[in-house]
Amino acid sequence: MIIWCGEPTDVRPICVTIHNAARLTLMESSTGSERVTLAQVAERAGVSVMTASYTYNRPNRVSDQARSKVLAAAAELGYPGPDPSARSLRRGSTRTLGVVMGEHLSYAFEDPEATSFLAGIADVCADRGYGMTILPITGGSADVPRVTDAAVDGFIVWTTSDDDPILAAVQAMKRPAVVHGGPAVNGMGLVSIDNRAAARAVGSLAFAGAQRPAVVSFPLSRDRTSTIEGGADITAVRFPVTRERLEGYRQAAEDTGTAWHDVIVAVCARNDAAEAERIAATLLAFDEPPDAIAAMSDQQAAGVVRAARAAGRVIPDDVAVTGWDDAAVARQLGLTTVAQSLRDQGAACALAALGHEPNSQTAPWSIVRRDSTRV
Amino acid sequence: MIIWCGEPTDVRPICVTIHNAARLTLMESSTGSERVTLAQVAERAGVSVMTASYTYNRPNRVSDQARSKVLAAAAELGYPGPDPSARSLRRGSTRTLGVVMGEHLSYAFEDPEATSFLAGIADVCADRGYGMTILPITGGSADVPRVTDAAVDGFIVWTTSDDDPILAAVQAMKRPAVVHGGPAVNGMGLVSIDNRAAARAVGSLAFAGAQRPAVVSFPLSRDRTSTIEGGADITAVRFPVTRERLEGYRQAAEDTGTAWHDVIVAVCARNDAAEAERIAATLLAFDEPPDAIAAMSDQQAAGVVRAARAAGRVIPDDVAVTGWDDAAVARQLGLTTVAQSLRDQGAACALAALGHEPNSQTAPWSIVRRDSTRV
DNA sequence: CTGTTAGCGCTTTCAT
DNA sequence: ATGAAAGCGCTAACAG
Repeated sequence: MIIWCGEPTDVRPICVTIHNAARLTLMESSTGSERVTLAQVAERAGVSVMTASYTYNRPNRVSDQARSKVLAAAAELGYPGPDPSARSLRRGSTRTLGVVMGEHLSYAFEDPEATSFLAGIADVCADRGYGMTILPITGGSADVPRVTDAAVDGFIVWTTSDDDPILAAVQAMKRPAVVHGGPAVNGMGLVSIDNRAAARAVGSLAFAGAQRPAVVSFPLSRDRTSTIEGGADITAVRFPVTRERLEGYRQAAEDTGTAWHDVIVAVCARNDAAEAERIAATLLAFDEPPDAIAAMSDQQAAGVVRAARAAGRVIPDDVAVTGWDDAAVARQLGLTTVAQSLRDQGAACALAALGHEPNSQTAPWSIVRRDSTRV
Repeated sequence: MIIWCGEPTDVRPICVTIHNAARLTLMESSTGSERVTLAQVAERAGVSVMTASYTYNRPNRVSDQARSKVLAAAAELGYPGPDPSARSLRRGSTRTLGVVMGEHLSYAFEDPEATSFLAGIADVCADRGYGMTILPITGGSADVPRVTDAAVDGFIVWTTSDDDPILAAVQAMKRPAVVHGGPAVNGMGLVSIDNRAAARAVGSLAFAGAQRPAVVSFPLSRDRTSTIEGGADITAVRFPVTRERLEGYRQAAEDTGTAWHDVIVAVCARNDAAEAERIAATLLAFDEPPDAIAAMSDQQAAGVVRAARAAGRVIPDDVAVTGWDDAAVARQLGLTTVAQSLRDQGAACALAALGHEPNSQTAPWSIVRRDSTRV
């Protein structure tokens, strides 16, 4: 019964044996009886439909006797309780919030900051007895109908590009809606930190004493092209959060005496340590390699740190590195970074989406200064 | 504008400055007009309600002329499209799957394996045009109504205890339902690996050549008591996945000549590296410390590794360590572990919950043998 | 405390 | 290609 194969060599998987083939078992079909209605329960209990309804919705408005008759009838009939769809229609409310999580499907669940954000929404939903519906977005044309068909009382949209068609679809639903990060959309709330100010602040630490500052950036547009260039046309950037951060880095660079077009901007297609490591390795192999790299996430910064170590550089002396978010990895690596609570921002979005008046909120941020910068 | 404070000392945060107080801005109230209905659109377009309905549902059954009249009227009136709740009621389907994510609220979003599982569900939902509703569970009495009120076509339940009241609530909904991991519930599907066999297999590696094997375990019951004891009353364990794994470890211990009551079982309240590290440190400080520790997750195993290093032990010579899940951290640390695809299992659950006949499936697993075990 | 009436907004018949 | 009728299952509003 001992199962293994191959020989140990290094820390990578040496061999994986599929031990158990997937196996399918059909079970008995679910109780195929027709859907039981409240009217049937009422009839069986010998009361009116309203008495049955009150039994579920306002139990104290009903006599003990009537209530137990209704409950008994419901049990006999196997009544699953009032149908949620019918209830939603009648009440005009679904007690559910919709969350649109960005243009790539698995993004919501792969990015630790995105999951913190979701946890913040879940906190509020659990507290208020709401469900939360994740609207999986793929970037395809089926995304809009998915938003349109969602039976929710309000929407929360994870940061996206100015030109994302999902925004118009959400807006057209005429329900309370909040965007996290950006863009600002007429009639929707906006919950965000001041990305420009935060980028300027952390960039000032990253670029202090540096001759050749660089930025490792999120994508500039929805096509997610990966590029390396001196400067970047900031006004053409379609993701407002990225645009604001680049603007902040630009100011920080100019504050420390470097013109923006001399700042190397390395654009990654995804927020991913591995890609950041590759692109940072490329930068560090230049004849005149950067001596300061400001990344847009701690994940990216972790990749940069690995690339720097692999290239034999000392942090921060040879190259300063900064991250963003103050994730666990930032603490582990001693990264100077921007701290913000995505969880709190998720909660703020949920509260705003629950209210009838969409509201906007500027969230707090701070700089956490550690050992990865010269100052 | 440069924001920081304090002085760098080590890799932990030295100071966090709240730069920006949270600020609230109320925006203009959303277009307060009454909800526009399909009937109003039809009237304005000068057609019947059905023509308007067909325009949205079967566009080819409607003449171009009628369709454009309807669309024009809808635009003028600001009609958001057919109301999802009304549609669900009439159609008898919500095109949404409900996911019950365990008794602790943030669990779903903090555990990387849980998020993989969710990503697998999201894959299927996106593909089939379904939404997914997360039902946040707190462990309180409000959980059952939340399940009861969920407007979903089917349920997926993340592994829980035999006595979790949520199971009866889901069962009572009489919709297709699948449990991941366990327990097996009459009328619901079950998607799981053979935890007992996998535990026996990985336990055989962990305990090979060991004199004093130990297990770092998930909680045994919903009260999540943290304990350390020789052996454990396996039959009393309320979480079937944990029970099966303990049973497998018991077999592995007996296979290598150790009686179960001589196996130290350290029960953690949560699946958490920090708690595992603390409890492992306690174990390793014993007069006769364990020389093999099998954990129930890679997270826990990572904590064990840290504790072992802190205690100056060499892995695997002084103490062998195994994990579970083959997460990224297992590769980093060179952990022998059980590999399974939570993502695939999530997808399997979603497919089962979409079908009318609940089905069960035994998922594949394998052992990944690395350097943390003696064999 | 209980019941009657009305209708939430939509789409499935079935006719024309 | 279009329309009339019927009703999905429930609950707000109002009697009694």
